[in-house]
Amino acid sequence: MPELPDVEIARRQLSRWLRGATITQARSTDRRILRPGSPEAFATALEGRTVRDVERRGKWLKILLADGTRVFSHLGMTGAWVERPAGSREARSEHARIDVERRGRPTSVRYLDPRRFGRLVVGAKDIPEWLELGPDPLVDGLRADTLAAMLDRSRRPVKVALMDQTMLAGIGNILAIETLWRARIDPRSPAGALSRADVGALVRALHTVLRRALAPRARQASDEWGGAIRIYGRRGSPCPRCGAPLKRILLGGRTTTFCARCQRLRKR
DNA sequence: CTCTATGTTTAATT
DNA sequence: GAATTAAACATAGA
Repeated sequence: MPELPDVEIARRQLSRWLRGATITQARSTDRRILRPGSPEAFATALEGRTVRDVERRGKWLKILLADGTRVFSHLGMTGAWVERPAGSREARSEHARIDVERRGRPTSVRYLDPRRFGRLVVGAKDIPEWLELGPDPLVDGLRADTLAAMLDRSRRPVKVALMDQTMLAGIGNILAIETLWRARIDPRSPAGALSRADVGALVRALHTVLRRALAPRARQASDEWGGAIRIYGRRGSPCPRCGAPLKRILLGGRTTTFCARCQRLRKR
């Protein structure tokens, strides 16, 4: 589920459910999810408070309460926020519950996460993980010269650099794979070897993937990201652009799909 | 049974 | 210091 587009959708939903609502009861007991934190601190920090806003940077969500308290949520690999009728029974993989009342109507917002790689952090100020994020392509915007300045100083493979959250926030494995495919750049190319035109193509490709992944029509389909995913997970299938069989390699410990024919390797 | 997975952190190694 | 690699976390699905 969760890369930038998924987390952005989660933010919009949380905002709809929580903005302006008052928290009547909050529960979370899992010490893996609450990292750092405690069930007691979670409940006391939230209960009775009003939700002012829900923000996102990269793959992190920030629920801002009226008194300045922040609830940070990272979805890990399998985390998801859902709305349930007030009083619904607890699901098996449910690890947090925020019961609220909004315009007199009660509802319940639940955090589900079977693998429990996700996190919830409550605090009075922003956490380092949030502060250390690089620019978010949607929140902060992204220009080719900004990205070029960051990539220029690195010799790592461009895909690894793109996925570095302190360099650019929100790019996960799928986004990196799809963006590089659209920009026709071999993911192994050293980041610093890209030309200015390459970086321009990368920025345009990234925005294209993001726009398509967030298109309302794409979101209505059961298929996540709509038609934005063209080559991820399709090793062996013909490249949708040139027909050559898609290759799979390991880069930075992550499986990487790419087309060895039309994604050219940059060298310096 | 085996293999793989949209993420991050840590340790060990080059 | 920079960069790479492997492993760990925990569970579900193919």
